[in-house]
Amino acid sequence: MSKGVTPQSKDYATWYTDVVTKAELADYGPVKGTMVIRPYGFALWELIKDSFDMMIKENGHVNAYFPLFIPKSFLAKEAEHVEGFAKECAIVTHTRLKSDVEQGIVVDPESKLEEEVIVRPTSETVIWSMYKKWIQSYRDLPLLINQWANVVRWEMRTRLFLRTTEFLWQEGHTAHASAKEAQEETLLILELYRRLAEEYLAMPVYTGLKSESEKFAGADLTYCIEAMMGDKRALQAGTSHNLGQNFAKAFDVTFQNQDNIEEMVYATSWGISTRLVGGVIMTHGDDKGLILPPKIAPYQVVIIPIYRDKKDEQSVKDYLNQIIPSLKMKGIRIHEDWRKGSPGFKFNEWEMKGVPLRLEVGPKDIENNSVVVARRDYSEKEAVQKESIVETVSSLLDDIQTNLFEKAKNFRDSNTHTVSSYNEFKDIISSKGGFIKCGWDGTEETETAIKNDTKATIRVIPIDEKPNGLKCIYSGKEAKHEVIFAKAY
RNA sequence: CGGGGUGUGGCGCAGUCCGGUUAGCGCACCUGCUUUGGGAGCAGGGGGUCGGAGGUUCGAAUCCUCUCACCCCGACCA
Repeated sequence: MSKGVTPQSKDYATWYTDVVTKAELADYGPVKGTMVIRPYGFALWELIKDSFDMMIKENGHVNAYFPLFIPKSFLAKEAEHVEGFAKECAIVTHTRLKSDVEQGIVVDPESKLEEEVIVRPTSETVIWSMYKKWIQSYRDLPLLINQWANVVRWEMRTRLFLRTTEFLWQEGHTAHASAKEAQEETLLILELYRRLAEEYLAMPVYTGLKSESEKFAGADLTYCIEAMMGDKRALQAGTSHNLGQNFAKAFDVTFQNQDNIEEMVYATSWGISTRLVGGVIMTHGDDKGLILPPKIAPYQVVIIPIYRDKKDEQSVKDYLNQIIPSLKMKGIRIHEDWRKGSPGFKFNEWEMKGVPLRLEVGPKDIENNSVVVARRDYSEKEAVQKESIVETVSSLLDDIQTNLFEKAKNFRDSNTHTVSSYNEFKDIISSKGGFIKCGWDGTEETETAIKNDTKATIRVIPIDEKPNGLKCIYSGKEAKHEVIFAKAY
């Protein structure tokens, strides 16, 4: 691993890719736009995944798995849906290769499929084709199924974690007997997303509704959590859709209610993806690399032993054996770095990888009956008495978790502006950047005009919006909504 | 799809204009010794045929033609 990363101030985009690759989170795959998630990055994703998996299971959801391949015809059943995804689908047209004298290996034209198959960009269609079979009565509802899967969207421009051709996510697909219930489910999930982001990833988010033009293709309403990254751009970090009866209609999914009357089923779908990893990186990272919130850090504590010779090495080992078991007992994820190499090198490397706490243990500490503790969010080191190490470590981890959230929230809040004129709006967007909270007249024309002018889009209509008395920042008309504008990833 | 650029050990690059010993440097890697509290030092070592094909030439990383791949900007998408 070569030294350092490009400073954020010099080039934020390069900083980001430097961190991803140098912290060994991910690497580029051989096919353009694909990503290999390396063990350290995958461990991070798994912790995020497990945290959310636990939350939805507590709320009565179950996991299942649906196929990667979807009949091409399915996508066309919901008009808006096909419109939204048609341009980025990978299509399987043949099933065989054969060897060729000149070109080595070629597609066997004989193997052309009668009905081509698409690789899922999202699974609404397959899932609803199955729900048709599974739902007859109100007694079959609600159906609360989630799947952890990969999906493929053939993007033109990709970035590690933030937008890749193939990515990992969870997609929840629920079916309900009433519109009210579907809406409640949509909002419940939105709240779980908010909690995941804020309490686990320490990433503050605005929650709310997407505008008509930004909503999911096929949804009645799309709710989202929206976060601010270190360069003050917005990242859509999760979406929860109320699909109304759109997919029930498309796939003819009906049920008999308690009055023996046949009705269309109400649906929701919702997803978060490996994009969240990118969000964590850009919310907390600094010029030394990654900074991970303790709750999702693969290693919460890294231990760097320091010694000169075999004798020192053994005494450090013995000393650590008096400390580590009690930390592990507390459920703290610890890694000891006994590799050859200088301590200084290891300090930098684990800082790059964002480990929240580092313990340094050498002869001096043994002599003083202490351990040196360094936290990643501040450049502070202090010696802690051996007896109080468990207590100190767990309270520091809590403190780091809280501090990262507070720091990110302060950053976001101090970069969220209210403006009184469109000139001021344009000025902020083009110079210092950030979020702008303002009135919007609710028309697509205004939204598009602002986008063409400034590249900023409506990120979210906050759930707690206060549009009363506001004027549209662009048209000057009575505001229909209070919204947040920003340039987005 | 339009504009620009780059292909030389694992990574980053020099050499290309103006053809000429054995293709070089930094990092990484391997071995040994000394080191180890903020990216250790020394010594030795392994690895490339210069994206690919064709051509010019006594001689090509270098010149010419074709071709492939990738990157950046834009368009598209979020």
